[in-house]
Amino acid sequence: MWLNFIVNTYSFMTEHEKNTEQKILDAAEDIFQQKGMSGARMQEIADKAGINKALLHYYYRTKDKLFEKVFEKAFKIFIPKVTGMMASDTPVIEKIKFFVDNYMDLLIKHPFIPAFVIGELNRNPQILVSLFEKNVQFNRNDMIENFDKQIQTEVKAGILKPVDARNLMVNIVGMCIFPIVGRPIIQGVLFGNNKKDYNEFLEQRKESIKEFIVNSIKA
Amino acid sequence: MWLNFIVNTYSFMTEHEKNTEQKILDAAEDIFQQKGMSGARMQEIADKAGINKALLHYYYRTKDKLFEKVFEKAFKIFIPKVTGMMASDTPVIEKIKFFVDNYMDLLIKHPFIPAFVIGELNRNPQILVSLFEKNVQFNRNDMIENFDKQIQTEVKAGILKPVDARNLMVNIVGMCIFPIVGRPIIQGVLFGNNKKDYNEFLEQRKESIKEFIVNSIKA
DNA sequence: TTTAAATTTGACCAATTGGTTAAATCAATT
DNA sequence: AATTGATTTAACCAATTGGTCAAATTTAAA
Repeated sequence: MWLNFIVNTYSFMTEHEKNTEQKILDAAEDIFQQKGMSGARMQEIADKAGINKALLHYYYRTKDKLFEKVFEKAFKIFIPKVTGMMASDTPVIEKIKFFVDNYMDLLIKHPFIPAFVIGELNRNPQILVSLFEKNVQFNRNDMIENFDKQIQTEVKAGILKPVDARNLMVNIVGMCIFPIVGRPIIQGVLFGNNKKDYNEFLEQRKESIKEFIVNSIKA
Repeated sequence: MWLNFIVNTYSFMTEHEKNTEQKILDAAEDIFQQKGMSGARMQEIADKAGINKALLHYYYRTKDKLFEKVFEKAFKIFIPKVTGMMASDTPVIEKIKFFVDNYMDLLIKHPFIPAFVIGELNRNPQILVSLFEKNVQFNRNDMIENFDKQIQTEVKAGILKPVDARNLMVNIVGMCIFPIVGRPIIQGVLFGNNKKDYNEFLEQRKESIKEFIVNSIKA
């Protein structure tokens, strides 16, 4: 339907329409995540979706508009939804354990997203601006400040060693993401390119990371 | 000189030749690292080098050949040279501290290399094969095994908690690399996009990472 | 100064790329 | 069955892209 340039997905769409649009989006996800914005070809996306190239432009006017949709979806997956969890009064260590398990599962399920998002953002950090504006949920300042406060409380309570919240967060996320984005290198250098071994490594890492963190910050 | 397709840099080159070739390589580095293989344009590289586009092809026949040179150089920087250090009998914790300091300095000096290398390797892991063959120094198996042995020795000696070498290595490198490749996001979310603050954060992280690791693995 | 080889350039080319258009087909309403 | 609007297609286009080539210029040796 010709209004897709403006609107998204509405209930009065026929099943048929939904399928075509979704087929395009699925194909575009695959191609963009694999080859990036500049490496992706509209023709290849059309082929993968099993449709005509003109139909691509019928639904998503330009490559940029299609890319925007794909990137935003990937970005939302990449930036974990932790607001609810952070707001609770669970102890810091429990929060971290919960996060590591869930984020690692997420990354293992979407292994191409981190390198894709990171790559595109490094090429064009400008993308972030519009995303920040669009997703109001990114008033993460409060969340971060609260997390920091909780940490300092537990530090004073003698539960944790003195820790800086932001360094801790970067440590945690870094340890989760690196084995995903660095997979070709790590798998090659440390695992003789054995895919199965590496998958086991990724699974086992959840426990390893949690233990590593707890050992480090527990008082 | 027309033999550059085959050879590299020789002493009988005139200063002039060296400069042209180097100017091209410098420009190619900039553009490729910023825009990736598929996003880079030969014309843009030529412009940045201040030369004719045909001259680019005179020196480096094809885009692929030029890219290969640039990527190999970046990869060598990205993969830290640790063989010498690892061979010594310095205690594990000292080795780690030394590594973190040096690798962080390296990454801060070449901030675009990690995302570039990671991105290209995810798009085309095949590149690694030729690199592995070329650089014999990548008989890292021994090095890794030795490092593992040293760790287990120190574990038995009661110096370290029980640690798995490969998990430890991925943890360390991940904590170093993530604040570099994830800079746009982290700087945006955690530092209100304040560049100066983030630079300070990166500097301070060296100590933070080392402390975090030592706290975790020291018995 | 001549000469020969190396370097640099402008003009050009074929292939690819994102995007358009008009016509054809399909689906639903009357 | 006719009409209307939405969907799909084949053919096409202008711009861009990596790459070539013959001629011009520079450099170094004889």
